Amino acid sequence: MGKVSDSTVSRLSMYYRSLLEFERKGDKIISSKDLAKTEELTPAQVRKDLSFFGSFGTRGLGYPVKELKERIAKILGLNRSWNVALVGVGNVGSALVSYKEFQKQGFNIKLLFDNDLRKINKNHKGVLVSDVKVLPEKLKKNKIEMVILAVPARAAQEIADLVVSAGVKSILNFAPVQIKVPHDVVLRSVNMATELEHLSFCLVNKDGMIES
Amino acid sequence: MGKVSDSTVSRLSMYYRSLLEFERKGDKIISSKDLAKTEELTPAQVRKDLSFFGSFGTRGLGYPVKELKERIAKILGLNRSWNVALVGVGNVGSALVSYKEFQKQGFNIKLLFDNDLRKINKNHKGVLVSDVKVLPEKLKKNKIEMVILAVPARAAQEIADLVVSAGVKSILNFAPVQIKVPHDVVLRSVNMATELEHLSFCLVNKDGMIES
DNA sequence: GCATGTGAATTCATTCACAGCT
DNA sequence: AGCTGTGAATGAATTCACATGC
Repeated sequence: MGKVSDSTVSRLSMYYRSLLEFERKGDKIISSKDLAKTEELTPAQVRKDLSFFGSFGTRGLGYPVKELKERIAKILGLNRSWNVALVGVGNVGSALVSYKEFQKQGFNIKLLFDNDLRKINKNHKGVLVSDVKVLPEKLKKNKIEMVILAVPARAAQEIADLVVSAGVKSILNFAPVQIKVPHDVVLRSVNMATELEHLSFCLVNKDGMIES
Repeated sequence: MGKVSDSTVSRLSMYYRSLLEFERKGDKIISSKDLAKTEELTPAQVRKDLSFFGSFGTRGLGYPVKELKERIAKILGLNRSWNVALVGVGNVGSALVSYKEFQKQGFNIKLLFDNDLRKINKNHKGVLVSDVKVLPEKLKKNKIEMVILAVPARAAQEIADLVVSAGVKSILNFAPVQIKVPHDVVLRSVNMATELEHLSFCLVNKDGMIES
């Protein structure tokens, strides 16, 4: 496969969700126009995105909902389950543990870590919280493939380094700081404060800003 | 001001955070190279981003940390406070209420809403939870400027419509669904499941994918 | 006729490279 | 000399438009 942009991958997730909805409604066949409409994109964008991965439709007809859904699931790696660990059982971490969408998509949070003695060795929503000191060995032993960081900004880089040292190749970071990882490790960051700042920017500068 | 891209705005938030850190360390003057390094960008990118808003530096020298920080704060609307309401006091909503970064940046969560009778009219971390039925009137009365949606996917569009009907012009959506708003309302979405899907995509397709 | 799949055209974002100021 | 600020050049993403096949 060639190079595929981040935005294309994000849109695949959107298509996947739309397809679940179309399937639930009982639609068998949809067009790139239908898919585009629910996500406010152009039909050409949808077709181009899909074309990077193959041709899934029938000219003159459209795309078979069930099959396209399965193809995208496979492309996104949703046709299997993933072993996930979460570090930082605070407010955000705790919310993520019970976030239904994760389980639904096969992201199983198998391990929890914290450095707070009051939390360590206790059960949190059915999962044992371990000391962050034993993080590398536990990640290896449990074949963890993804780690979610929900720790304070000041601790994020240090823990990311530990995670990388354990051989984990993908990290989802919720700490409001830019962390650095080697170039064979995939890192995505969610910065909630940044998103609110974006809103306030738009309110303060409401002119040329009509949302693109 | 001309058109400024979403990515430029997001990077301004990053610069702002870096500047706080430089200031904390006692640096008085920094160059575009310094700023670029902490965020893994090119110096030209930093200068170009800033140039959309004016010229804040001195040729041959660099940028004054304190002043640049203040200028960016003003551009992002962080030199004031904002009245925010949050709808959906579940796991995610609850985490957001106690998210320190928000208060720090002047985003004050003044009102909470839910539709669960067990939560309504009770205090949640110091804020009263109101019935979502009285949402429009309360948003107006309290001059709410931003609304955070942390409700289930199926309820998101309906509540967004209510929020819009109350005249609120900006929404931060945490529901894992694409919602639609009129074109004078700013909408940002955080989809945590999508981010994990992006990671699994990269793991499944690790070849042309070395993170850009 | 109708909707896909895809090169070509266009628009948008990033990087280059250098003139201008300290 | 050093670093900003910015047009010009490059590169990336989106949209167009049409040939292709049902």
